[in-house]
Amino acid sequence: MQRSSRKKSITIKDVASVAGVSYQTVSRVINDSPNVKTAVREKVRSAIDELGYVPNIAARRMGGNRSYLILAINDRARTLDNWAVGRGNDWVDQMLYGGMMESEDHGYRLVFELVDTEQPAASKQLATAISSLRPDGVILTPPHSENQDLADLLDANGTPYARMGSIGKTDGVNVIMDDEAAAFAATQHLLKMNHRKVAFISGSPDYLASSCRLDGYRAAMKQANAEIHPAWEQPGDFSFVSGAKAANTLFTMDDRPTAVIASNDEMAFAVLHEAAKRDISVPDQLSIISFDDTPGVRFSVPPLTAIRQPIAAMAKTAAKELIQNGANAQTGKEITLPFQLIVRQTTGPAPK
Amino acid sequence: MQRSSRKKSITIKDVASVAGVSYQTVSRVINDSPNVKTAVREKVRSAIDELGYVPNIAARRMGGNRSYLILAINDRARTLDNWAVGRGNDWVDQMLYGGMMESEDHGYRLVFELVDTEQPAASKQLATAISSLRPDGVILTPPHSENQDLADLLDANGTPYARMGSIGKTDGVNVIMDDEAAAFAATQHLLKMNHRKVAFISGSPDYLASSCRLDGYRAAMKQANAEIHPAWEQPGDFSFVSGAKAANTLFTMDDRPTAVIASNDEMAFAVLHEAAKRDISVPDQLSIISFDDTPGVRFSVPPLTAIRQPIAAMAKTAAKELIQNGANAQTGKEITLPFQLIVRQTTGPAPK
DNA sequence: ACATTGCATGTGAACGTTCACAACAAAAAA
DNA sequence: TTTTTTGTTGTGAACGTTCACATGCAATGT
Repeated sequence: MQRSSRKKSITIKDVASVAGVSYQTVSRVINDSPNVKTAVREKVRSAIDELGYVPNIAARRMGGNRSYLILAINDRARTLDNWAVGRGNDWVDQMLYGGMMESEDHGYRLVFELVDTEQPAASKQLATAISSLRPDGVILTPPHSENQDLADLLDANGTPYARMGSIGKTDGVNVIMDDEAAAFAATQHLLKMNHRKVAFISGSPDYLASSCRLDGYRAAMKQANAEIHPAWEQPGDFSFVSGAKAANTLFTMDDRPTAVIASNDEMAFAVLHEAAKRDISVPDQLSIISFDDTPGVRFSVPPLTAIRQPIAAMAKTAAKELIQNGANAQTGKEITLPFQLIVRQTTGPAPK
Repeated sequence: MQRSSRKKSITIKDVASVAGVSYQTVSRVINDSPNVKTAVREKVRSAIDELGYVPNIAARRMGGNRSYLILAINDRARTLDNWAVGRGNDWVDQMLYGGMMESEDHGYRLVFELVDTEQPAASKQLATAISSLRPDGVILTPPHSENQDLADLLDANGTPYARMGSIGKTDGVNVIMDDEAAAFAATQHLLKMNHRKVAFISGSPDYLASSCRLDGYRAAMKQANAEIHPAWEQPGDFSFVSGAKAANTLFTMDDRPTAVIASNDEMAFAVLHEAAKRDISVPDQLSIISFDDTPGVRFSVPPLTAIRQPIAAMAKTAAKELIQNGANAQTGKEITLPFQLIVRQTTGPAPK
């Protein structure tokens, strides 16, 4: 007798009886097991189509040791903050895009979870999520990707993980962008247009990417034999105010730079803002390049030339690694994805 | 003997033996069943804390008839398109925000799925998703919310559903914004600033909201005894070009309107653009109000005054209804949420 | 005092799948 | 041919939970 409160669903056994084989054979077909005769496989396949059978993900998790779930962790406070003010959340969007597409291709599902950044809350929340979900892999995004406690927790639990944007790690899979090369390319782009006085506004020293970008800038300047005036390297912390302060310092110098590279969009906006205040025309008298290329940059006046992080591709790669290699390849593998320099209207030839 | 390939996890039986009760009693505590003595409940609770036990969602789904999952369906093509070009996806962001927050509060999880808009692909994809996931409820967003086949499918399956932004439905739960009242308020805002010549650019007639907005505009004009010049009601289809065309028509009239309401941001941008081309200063000579308030509007020059759809609140409400009322209350219930008129810098007093 | 109700707890089965292993057939090797 | 290996199919158990029902015991009503 059917339990009244349950909805009945099409099961593997229904398929088996229609196809005239055992349920285990159906399971083999679903899982692309090699040891099934072609004729039998076809018979099962058509029974599946006929019934519209779809395997139940919860039961698969229960029976086997895979959940067909990839868990992606994002910074709770920052994400909610962005959402709450009606700002979009570029990182989340791009991550979902890449992660979902790749997961889907492999019959997996991406589950998206917000986790606080403070310890021990972060560890506790992650532990709860993996106990509840038992995902086959976890994607850690900044700043969680820099939290070794979380990685250790996942190690102890035996759950594979991939980090996005963290360099120099010796555990897990790490998908990164070459920040140094990107900064090098941005600087070179300016040098090629005869800029010699190129300034650089750094990001927060808490992020490894900040120093990489600075290194790339220095390397490009050195290669071109361009002298770096000490004051051209301005500190910043990714905030608008820090960008404005840096721009202010740069613009009041006797020998004003003709180009500025800002380590993120927010600070580039500030530079643009300060330039407008002083009637410094962009790009005629000043070129600006920013990092990140968040959606807002296309709306600035003029639209910003920017280095675009391949966030979607990074998420896609992270998901792919977790799905394909799973518990293996936990070697601290580092995969570098190419950046893009998107030339818009804040860069032009150096003024004479 | 433990199966070697399986990770062992803390189960309800572990908790039961620590607490010295049966596993069913633990289950009762987890599910807040009333018939448990307070002393026993406390004992179980502390055992749960001690072990760090978290119920496994897959097993809960298997044992019971709830999956603790809410499925949110979005338009695949549009979402991917937005993501692919690096535009954000305001609707998705806001929906995730509201939906996730509410789900989380109830121990549920929001799963986000992209579905094509064409039939029969849409039905097939939805059927696959619900077979695989067996969610306790489905949130349908535009344009899926207007696809009755999907609602019928869910009805047949016995899965509760909530629509966002669809009016006049007699089935499911429907969470909406009062588009007519919003247009009324927008119009009134202009009338109060002595505008009499207020034009209105409609949205695509495929969307019910379009006609509601037009009705609201007309009602406000009528109430203020403001005459509507026939050409002030311009047709549009939510696209930039349709907005530009409408603006062009309006601006070449002998008796040019002093204010324009555009049925979405995209068309409002077009109006702004056309006005700039003709050196019509905003808001001195022309006021503009748009609908939707997507993140880009704050970057327009000047920033647009806009009607903001409460998407996050709508998603939150939809999730809440599904979680709390579930299979009941499938009456075609309609819940209206308040809109917001966000006054920025494209509206001002009518020119003398 | 006895039957009746309601509350608190426990036991066995079920959910839909995969795993482990058994069984058998067919092909290859001896 | 006989033995061994390899490939194909089937059976029983397990996963971690909730459901249905049974049981015991206290409180209530007569």
